[in-house]
Amino acid sequence: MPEFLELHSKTSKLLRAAADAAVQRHGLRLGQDHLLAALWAEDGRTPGEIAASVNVTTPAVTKLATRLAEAGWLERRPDPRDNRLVRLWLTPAGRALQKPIETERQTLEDRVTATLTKTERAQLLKALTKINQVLLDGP
Amino acid sequence: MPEFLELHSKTSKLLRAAADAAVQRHGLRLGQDHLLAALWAEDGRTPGEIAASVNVTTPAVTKLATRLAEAGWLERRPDPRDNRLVRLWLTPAGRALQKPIETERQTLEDRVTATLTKTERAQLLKALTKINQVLLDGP
DNA sequence: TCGAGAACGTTAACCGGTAAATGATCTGAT
DNA sequence: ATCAGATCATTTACCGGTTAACGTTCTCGA
Repeated sequence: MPEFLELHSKTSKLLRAAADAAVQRHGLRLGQDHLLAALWAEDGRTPGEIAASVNVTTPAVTKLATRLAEAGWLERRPDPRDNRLVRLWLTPAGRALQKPIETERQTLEDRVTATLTKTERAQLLKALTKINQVLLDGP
Repeated sequence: MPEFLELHSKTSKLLRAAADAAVQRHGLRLGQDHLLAALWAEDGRTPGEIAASVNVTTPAVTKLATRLAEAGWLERRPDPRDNRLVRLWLTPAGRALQKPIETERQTLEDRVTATLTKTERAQLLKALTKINQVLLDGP
């Protein structure tokens, strides 16, 4: 397997495991924090809007929403004007998770980039941005 | 979300989608190619051995193996000495996939790193390696 | 020799993700 | 005013991954 792809996927896996562990300390599972983050940024959006903002399909959001609702972190409420729409609202408990989770993620970010110099870190971000761009531009 | 984690996970997603598309052109699904790659490197190993070499759990391998066997790319054969063991062997069809899939992956690697200079590419690999190491060393 | 414990692969239940099918509601042209 | 088509969220069925439970087979000490 090519060098970069191999290394990147290995890193992904480790990063995913680390993020999962961090988030589980607060009763969340990986992926759920992304949905919550979208709601911390802006409450009361529809599953479709949130899916688009998180780059995930709508069914993924509705399933996560169901679990987060069961856990008491958000609630579904119908849109008053358009009955097709559902709007997701944080509960106080869901809102209270913001700081701990953000701290957790920042700690992880700091830990994994700790052995990089400022320059290395900047170069890494630049390179990943370039790669991202190539992929977004399509084949 | 912190800068690097955000960027890395976005890249992962795009890379995953691109790799999936590439591999699907040959009738495979993402993940199956890793198992096959392990077999191209060395045939006749057990699910447990392969799982360890690919950094995946054993059940993941047995499920993949079932699907790949149904598709005719590998077969399960019992170990002649130890009846607890199963050994996975490539069929000619499975072996024939090696070159096309490897070409596909190399093409993707070349494409995504095309906009990087040699130096940038080397720095990227170095940085990712460092991050990998931090994660392997554990919390 | 034989039986308890270790070492296997598999199965089951779950999770996050996807695509495709479903069903309800809105919209706009006629 | 109506109805065909668009637009939603949800359900279903699948996939790769995980952990935990299960059943079979070896191994090795008493």
